[in-house]
Order: sequence, then C-alpha cells, then structure tokens
Amino acid sequence: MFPAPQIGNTEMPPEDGFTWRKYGQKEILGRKYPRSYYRCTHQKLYLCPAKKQVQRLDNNPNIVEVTYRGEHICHKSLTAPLSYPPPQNLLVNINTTSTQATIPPEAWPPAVNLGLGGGNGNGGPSTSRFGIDYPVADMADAMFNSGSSSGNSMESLFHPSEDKWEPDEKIN
DNA sequence: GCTATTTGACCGCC
DNA sequence: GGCGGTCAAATAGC
Repeated sequence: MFPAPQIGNTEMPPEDGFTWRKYGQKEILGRKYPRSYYRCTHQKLYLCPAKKQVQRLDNNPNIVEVTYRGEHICHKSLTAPLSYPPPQNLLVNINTTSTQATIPPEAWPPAVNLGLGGGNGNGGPSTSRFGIDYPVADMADAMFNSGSSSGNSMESLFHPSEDKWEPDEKIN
C-alpha cells in the first residue's frame, strides 16, 4: 500500500519505475472507491503483459492498494529500456498489500527481482526476500503518521533523487 | 497529429 | 444474473 499523492484534483498512482497507461476503472462491490486498471505503456512495443490495479482503501483514501499482475518483459527486450530505479516501491507494495494473498509467491513477477541481484525469490513475503532489507515498517509508519496530512513524507518514501526512469526507447 | 485518459459497453467466470 | 476485467470510442492535453 502507498500513500496516494494528490496533485490538485487529480490523483497519482505511486511511481514505481515503470510507466503505466490507464485502461479502465470500475466500481467494486463493497468498496467505496473505484478500482483503476493500468497496463504497461510498452505493452504494444514489447508485448509487455504487466498490469496493475490501484484500489483506494475504504477507511483511508490516502492509502492505495496496488496489485501487480503479470511481469514486465519490456525491460528484458534487447530494444527495451534496460535501466530503471530499483523497484523499492514495488517491493514495499508486495510486502504490504493484502492482495498479495491472491498471488502465489512463485507466480510473483520476476520483474521485482531485477536489479537487486536477488534470485532468491522463492521465499515467502519478507522484507529480505530480495536479499535487501528495507525498513518497510518504518515506511509504513511514516505513511500512516503523516500520509494524510503532509505530502513531505512522500519525499522520504519516494526519494526525489530517484530519478524518474526515462524510457530509452530510441536506442539505435 | 499523437498519445493518454475517461467511460460506457462488452465478455468470461462463478 | 452479478461481478470483475478489458475493450474501444470519444475526448482532452501536449
């Protein structure tokens, strides 16, 4: 789960190093807020099947629940962008979202392992399943403590220095 | 003009 | 038949 940054009247799904294109939104039974559906922007270029669903929590609209489906193959393609920030955000999501139960660990997208030299992705959900320990609890704590009142926490969670990945699609 | 977003309609599964 | 997920036309922004 992530704090849901808001800019003006619009909302932004958490940046996770990939570029997503929204393709649908649905009211979900029992949920106060609609679920948004995103797919990888490079789906057409690289037939990347990666998708994600963004669902706001009923009791805390400032927190979004992000579910990843499929894996990114766009960065595996020879012609695809090869560099992007470490999926720290993705990692946190996987370890915290309640929807992880719907995704068997062995089916988790290998994409989350990339760049981290993990390879030990067979363990259960843990903060170190990629070989790197992240202060998930601290981040979550920061989220819940300040997520609803301050946008500054976002900078501590999603470092500005984490340069936005620029798709280098025009490599030739 | 191209690309992304919105949104109603459609489809498959339970 | 209801629900979740996806499609595709219309629209907006750059």
